[in-house]
Amino acid sequence: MNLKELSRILGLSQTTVSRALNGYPEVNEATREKVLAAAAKHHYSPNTRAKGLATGRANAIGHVIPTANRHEMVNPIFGDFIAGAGEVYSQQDFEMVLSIVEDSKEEQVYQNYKTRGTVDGVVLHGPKMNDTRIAMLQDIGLPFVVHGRASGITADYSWLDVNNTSAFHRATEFLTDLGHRRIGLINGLETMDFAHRRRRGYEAGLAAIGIPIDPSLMRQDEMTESFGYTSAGDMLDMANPPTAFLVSSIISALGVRRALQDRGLQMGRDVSIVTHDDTLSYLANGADVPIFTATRSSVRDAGLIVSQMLIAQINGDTTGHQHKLLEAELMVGRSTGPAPASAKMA
Amino acid sequence: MNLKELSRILGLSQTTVSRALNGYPEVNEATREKVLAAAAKHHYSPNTRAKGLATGRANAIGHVIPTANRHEMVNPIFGDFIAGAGEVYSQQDFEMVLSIVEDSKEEQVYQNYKTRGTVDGVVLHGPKMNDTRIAMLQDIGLPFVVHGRASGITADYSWLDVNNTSAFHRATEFLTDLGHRRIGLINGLETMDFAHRRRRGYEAGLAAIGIPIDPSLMRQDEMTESFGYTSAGDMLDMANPPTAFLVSSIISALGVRRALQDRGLQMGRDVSIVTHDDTLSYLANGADVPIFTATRSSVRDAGLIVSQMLIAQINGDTTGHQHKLLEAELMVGRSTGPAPASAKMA
DNA sequence: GCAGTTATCCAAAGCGCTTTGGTAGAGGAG
DNA sequence: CTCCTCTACCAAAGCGCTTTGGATAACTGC
Repeated sequence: MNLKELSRILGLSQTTVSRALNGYPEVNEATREKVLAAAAKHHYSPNTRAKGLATGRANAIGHVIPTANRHEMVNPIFGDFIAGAGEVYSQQDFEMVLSIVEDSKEEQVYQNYKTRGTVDGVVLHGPKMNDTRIAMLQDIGLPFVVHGRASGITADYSWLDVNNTSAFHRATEFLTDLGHRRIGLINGLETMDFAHRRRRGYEAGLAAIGIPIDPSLMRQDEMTESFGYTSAGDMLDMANPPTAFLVSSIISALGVRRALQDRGLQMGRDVSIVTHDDTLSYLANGADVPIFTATRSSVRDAGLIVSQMLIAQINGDTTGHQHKLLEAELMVGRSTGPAPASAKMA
Repeated sequence: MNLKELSRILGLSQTTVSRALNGYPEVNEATREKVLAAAAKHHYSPNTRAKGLATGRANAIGHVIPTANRHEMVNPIFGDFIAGAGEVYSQQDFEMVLSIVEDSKEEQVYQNYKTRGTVDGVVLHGPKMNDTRIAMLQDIGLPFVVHGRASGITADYSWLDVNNTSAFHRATEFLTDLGHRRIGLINGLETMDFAHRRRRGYEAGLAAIGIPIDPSLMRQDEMTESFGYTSAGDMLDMANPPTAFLVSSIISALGVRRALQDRGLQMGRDVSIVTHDDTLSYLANGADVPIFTATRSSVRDAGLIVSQMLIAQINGDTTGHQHKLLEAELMVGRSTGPAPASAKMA
């Protein structure tokens, strides 16, 4: 069933039928109803490609997921992000197109998006420091919103970010208030902007009470469970081990917990853990009382908001660039407690 | 830059340029090279929608992700699945379109895919027993491949599945060989086909050595960490607790481990755990020696194969339906050991 | 009763591509 | 030299939609 057939059945021109379906005023209400009824009856829905060709719009939004080049990993927060975005898209009748692509080919994908008209805009994921993709997208002329920010980029652009610096500053402060003086940082790759900011927050928190920064207490890598396990293990086996860990992902925090367990250490008593919690649906941080003390921010909500920002931009409902900074909540759970006396004396 | 401009620049007709680019034989090799060079130089890439309109193909494949109606969860295995599929798509120049949608609207999405011509085919995720979507897709006439199978459906269709029954049968046998007699099953929702099959495997394993089935040792739900935690905890607090658990997901297994830890029980000594491991990239089951003894099967590989099957089907490279059954490997890790003597006597 | 609105509708062009149905010219066969 | 066959190209139709630029008829006010 296409427009032609439908209009023949109705005995109307394609023009009128098209206008009736798209809510234009120059069509009689009675005929509009007839048209809508017929469309529903025959399961008519306009061909996306033809509509796109005629209007010059794709009604689609692209997400380019760079596979971490070393291993083919898809960031687990991504699932929840697109769950949020997907809800908005289905309401607004946008399609979500996903390109999983190795870093080196990312530019090509954006270029193709533009010249082939595949999408009307893109969400930029995982911004790095001085991220070159931002200038590239501006160059190409493809509307975009960044999930995160890119330190070092002076140009203005739309973004939504969590206040990572203040969150980790606050978390560090929380631990030092409990008497912890040696705090391990288990961070994401610090080429990633969010990880860089978290480290700055951590360092600022230490500096605030005059604790020198000890590079041997800082690790960064892809935030897997096993990264949390091995890096926490390494630090715990040092001569002067940390009494607390600040972890960038609940997944790595699970690994840290395992490292404690292996050594017969009790979480929250012998060693404290504070983690960032993206509120992943399958890894809820406990029910009422959080398992981990955490800086919490919903990545699902981020997906929701980012997609709305982007659609507004595409529709021209907005002027200039939009910025949104979300604050992470500090949730006190059962993974933190006062620094052990033995450690304090040391 | 479009075909018209490009052909004007080259002083050729659109026909010839189009043919040159698409590798048709009726064009001189010398001119073909000129065309290719010019296309590269001007970053020409054909408009997807126009091409689609002309050819009647979308060069796109749809993935409908039903959000578990109760909570807005996106199955965490999904990320790795699409990582595999995405690799194939980018090689074959297909687009991946994703629709996140609540169960009740799923039919509408497929119908729209068809009438709007959004995609050439779909991957069906998370098949349930007697899944009605299969008949629906056949009805609509949209090519599809199922990731999993649907018990109770007699019609033939293409699928790729893991041999869940034999995997869990084997895992159960492994535990009974170790002397375990009370084995808790922490399963996914048994409306899901895979969970149903796993239970059958578990039951067959018990039946094989004459152990009666005890419904109080079986739980099913969305496979979150906290589900593993609470259901394992419940069973451990019973008068006659299990000495081993068979778990359907490594995420829930993490919860089970936490439940053991809370009770001062040591995994692999006091209580054994066998889990299914989808080899999620961010939750690797240990490095060399697996943390959990597991039935292992890569969901990333599944994504790779399913997408290839579907593309072959769309391209007409295949006749009839394709089926592929993968066997899960049993990896022995550190989470299993002989049933404790005390339990044996009980 | 007549020019000027207004409310409804329509024919046809155009979006950028592929493909059908050609044509012109070079080369080969007789 | 003529006829035929290829080779290499092209003009134009068509994919299914939106939108421009009317057209027609009913209605208005004087």
